[in-house]
Amino acid sequence: MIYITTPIYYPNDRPHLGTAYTTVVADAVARYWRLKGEAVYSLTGTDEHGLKIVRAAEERGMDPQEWVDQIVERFHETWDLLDIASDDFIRTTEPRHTASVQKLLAAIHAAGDIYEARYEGPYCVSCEAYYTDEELVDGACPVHDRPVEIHAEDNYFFRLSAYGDRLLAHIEANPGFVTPETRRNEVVSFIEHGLDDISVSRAALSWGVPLPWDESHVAYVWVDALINYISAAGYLDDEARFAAQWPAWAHLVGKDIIRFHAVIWPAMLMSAGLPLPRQIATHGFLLVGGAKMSKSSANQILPSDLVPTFGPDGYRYHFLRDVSFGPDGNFSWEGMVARYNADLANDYGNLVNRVLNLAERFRDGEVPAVASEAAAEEAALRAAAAGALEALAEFEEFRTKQALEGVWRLVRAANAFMEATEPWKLAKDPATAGRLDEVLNAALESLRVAAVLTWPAMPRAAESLWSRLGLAGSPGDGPLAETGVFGTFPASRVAKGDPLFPRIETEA
RNA sequence: GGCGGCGUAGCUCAGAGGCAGAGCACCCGGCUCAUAAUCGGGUAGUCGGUGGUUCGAUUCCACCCGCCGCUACCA
Repeated sequence: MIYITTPIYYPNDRPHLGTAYTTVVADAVARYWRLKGEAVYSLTGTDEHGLKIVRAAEERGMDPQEWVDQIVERFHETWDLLDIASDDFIRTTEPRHTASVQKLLAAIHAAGDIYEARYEGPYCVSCEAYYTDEELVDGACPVHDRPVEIHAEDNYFFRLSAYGDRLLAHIEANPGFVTPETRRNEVVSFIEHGLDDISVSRAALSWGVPLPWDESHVAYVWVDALINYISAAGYLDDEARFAAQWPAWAHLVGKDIIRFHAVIWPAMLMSAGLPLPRQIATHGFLLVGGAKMSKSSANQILPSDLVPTFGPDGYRYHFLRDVSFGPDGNFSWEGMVARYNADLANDYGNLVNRVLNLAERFRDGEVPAVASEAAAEEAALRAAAAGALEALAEFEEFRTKQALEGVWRLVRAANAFMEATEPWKLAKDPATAGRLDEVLNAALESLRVAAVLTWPAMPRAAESLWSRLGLAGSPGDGPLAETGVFGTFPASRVAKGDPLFPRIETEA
């Protein structure tokens, strides 16, 4: 089974472009696998414990559960807006998760990897949080600019230090475990510098999962959060499903949370005797005007700012086509408009429009299922379709840009096919009626294949095109190895409809 | 400081030891079914700098310049 996850997001804010990026990529890749006919389980969710949640709830005079119940709706709304079709949405406050956390921590405890010790360090009373010496500004809290106190509390620690060699061995034996390579280098370097044990509990906090062996402590939020990946896979009480679903095919994460996923999480799994995820796939940040987008700065953009103009498909296409998964990417309104108009309005949408228009005008929407095996023009189209189908496999490596570039080879070839065969001229001469049927059939067939191949990236537009083509079912039904192959367009009744991607006019 | 990465056409980027690539933008031409669309052709780069290895380097190595990431508990 292809089990693919996004991080679970911390619901202290609405999802912005960065969180949406991870989720869109995960959804497109999951759809790709479904299209291929694979069993897929895609997961996203929210991370609802921790001090910040308690704080945010207090500010609003709510209890934490009430607050997260409310804000989690923002996430559902956003994912609905972007046509994210996750199989599951996990919340860390759900019983299926909290019990799973206790089960895993009990296993680690039983393995002898937990011990109690005193944690001591600079502590800001206002923040209710510890800092490291490096974080302090002139010995004061960086947030409140107030003197810190040396505080100590008894915590439970996890023997992370015992797993350095095994982690390095695993990374060496599985070069694709952390991608891209530059991130793997960082992880290796970090481990080689030596791992310290980490505290996995908090005694002062009650908003969390109680430790099974000492209910006066709750699990540290990060430890709590990571376990979601197995909670959703049936770790707690569904052995058959867990065996089929775990280990995950890929955890998609932003570069800021690699360490948790590539070091701490695997070590926890090793301790509990569970297999490790196949891959930690790391992406960069989206930069706006060259600067990182953050919650605090004014450059934050939300999906809901863009979808009214570009639609869910224009949104998804832009980020999948223009952002490389590994490195940081840039976002600009101008770039997004340019990409939309060039690829979606001009190349793809206009192709759909011109072909369906010809079919309606000259054949009343009913083109016979006749194809030419001999014509050179069709041979070129067929070759382009085969290349596009092949390129779609780039989704398996998260190379969404390359996958879509490949699909556009078919779109361009179909436009060129129209120029080469000139069906509007064939229609003027009754003697070429047979050739017109063949040409229109091939043109429609190229649209059918394009609908299939664009479905992972743009499901809504693909399904709309599918119904205009008079086809039953969905372009996502697959299997790709059959539906993605260029053949003869079946007899059906096609209807032109409104432009699929209306051009966005920029104001001068 | 240590480790790692990046710097390629006006823009966004791909590439790889052997005559520099794509898309966009721009210019010229064709077509008119189509969303001022599309098709064909073209202009355009001392591949950050300097040295070195090599028959040959943009690609490998060294150093330099510029930018960036990591160097532990922010979920």
